[in-house]
Amino acid sequence: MTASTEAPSETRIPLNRERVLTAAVHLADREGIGALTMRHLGQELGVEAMSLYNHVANKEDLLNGVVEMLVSEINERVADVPPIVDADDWKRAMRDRILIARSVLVSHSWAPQVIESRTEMTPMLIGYYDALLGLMLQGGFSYDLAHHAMHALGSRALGFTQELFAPDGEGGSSQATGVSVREMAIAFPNLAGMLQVIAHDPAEDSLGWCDDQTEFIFGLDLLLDGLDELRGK
Amino acid sequence: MTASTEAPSETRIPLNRERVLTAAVHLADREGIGALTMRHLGQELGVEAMSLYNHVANKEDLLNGVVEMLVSEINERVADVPPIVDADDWKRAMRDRILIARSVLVSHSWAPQVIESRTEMTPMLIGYYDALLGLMLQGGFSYDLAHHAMHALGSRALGFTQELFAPDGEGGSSQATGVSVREMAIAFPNLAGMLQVIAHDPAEDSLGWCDDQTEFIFGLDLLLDGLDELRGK
DNA sequence: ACCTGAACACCGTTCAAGT
DNA sequence: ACCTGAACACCGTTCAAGT
Repeated sequence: MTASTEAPSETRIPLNRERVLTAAVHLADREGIGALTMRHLGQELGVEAMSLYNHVANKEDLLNGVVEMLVSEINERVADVPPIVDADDWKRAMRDRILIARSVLVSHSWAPQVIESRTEMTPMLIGYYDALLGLMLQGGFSYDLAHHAMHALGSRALGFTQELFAPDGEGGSSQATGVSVREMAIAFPNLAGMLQVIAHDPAEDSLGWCDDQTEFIFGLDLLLDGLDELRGK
Repeated sequence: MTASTEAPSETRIPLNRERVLTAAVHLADREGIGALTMRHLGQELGVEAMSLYNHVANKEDLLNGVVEMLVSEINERVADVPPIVDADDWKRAMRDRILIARSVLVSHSWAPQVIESRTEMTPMLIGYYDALLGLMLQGGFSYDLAHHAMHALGSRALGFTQELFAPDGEGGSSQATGVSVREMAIAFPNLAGMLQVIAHDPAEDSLGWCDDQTEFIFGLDLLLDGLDELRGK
């Protein structure tokens, strides 16, 4: 009975949860999170959409799995960060870990919105936060301060901030809002002034005049430095 | 010809953009953002879904309008904040404005995710940020520092932070992840320890052990204090 | 145990038609 | 100028049926 089906057994790899999840990540990377539908994902795997339900409870579970996949990679890479040598070293270790997390997420531009739409904690995520908390406790934080610190960092602890009005940010194409440059200078004098000064100095950063990485690190250091101060109290 | 239709002219208020937008806000408030569909909203207004397209370009435009509505209310309320008396007063004024913005958004729990999903700036929003920028300039910030500050604050400048894994937060119902308390204490020792210490002290805050308002203000002051420090440099 | 195909109850949006 | 009704191209998900 096996003989009859042996010939066309080509690359007929059986589907499983991991294959579904990695295909989902690649699909979202390639065509955006909007293209990640059950039907489209099934097609990607050469299978009907309904087959996916054998490996994933529903779409929510699919997205949870996808996040778990990314955070799992973060946790692997973060394991290489040198441990703390003394209490004062907490900030260095925390900064390193967070920037590693960022480097993993940065190639999945859809990840922030998917992560923020999750409603339940997953083991990998708990593990990531537990390690950060451990660093702060070694750094001499009280439980209470460490708890506040986690909330203050928010998604920054995972390496991202949701930029408000992302692409052309605060001003670039003023016609998006139907406001002329002259009208804008009158209605929004402070922004207009800032644009004039900052936009004319493109030497500072290689990217546009809002370098996401630079801004992320500025905000991160502002928070970590502030926490380092409080830690001593 | 008017006579025949005069009798049943009851409360036949003609639809317009503003009525559509306020109905959308109320619908989202009452039944959640998921219930805000064109069909449902039309029904709410006693009209077919397709009629809405006479007052709103599409759903994206509807959501932009809804955000504009909320920010417009913020801008009105924020006008009452006393102006700056001297440069050192910038932080007080900024804090006051941001907490007013928060007080407006707090009754629309769906607002953060809708705002963060916007891709283009709207006039009301630009106006809000322009005013904040003005405060910082009066406070002696360089354009460059003020620009960094805006990015560092991010959505906090509008009065909200997207809490990661919102409802039962970091631990409450540990069975959501299928992990027993004992297993959790082993796998996540730091979080387990924190939960034991903090959860047993419910006197501090009236709400659960994560008071959103307290945490928001902690993070906000951390950032504002740090910026105040840099301002002097 | 895994996959299929048809179906259901939804979406946003178009288009031609009404008044 | 505004509204309607049918239709189109999608969603996630169910269910009975196949192998």
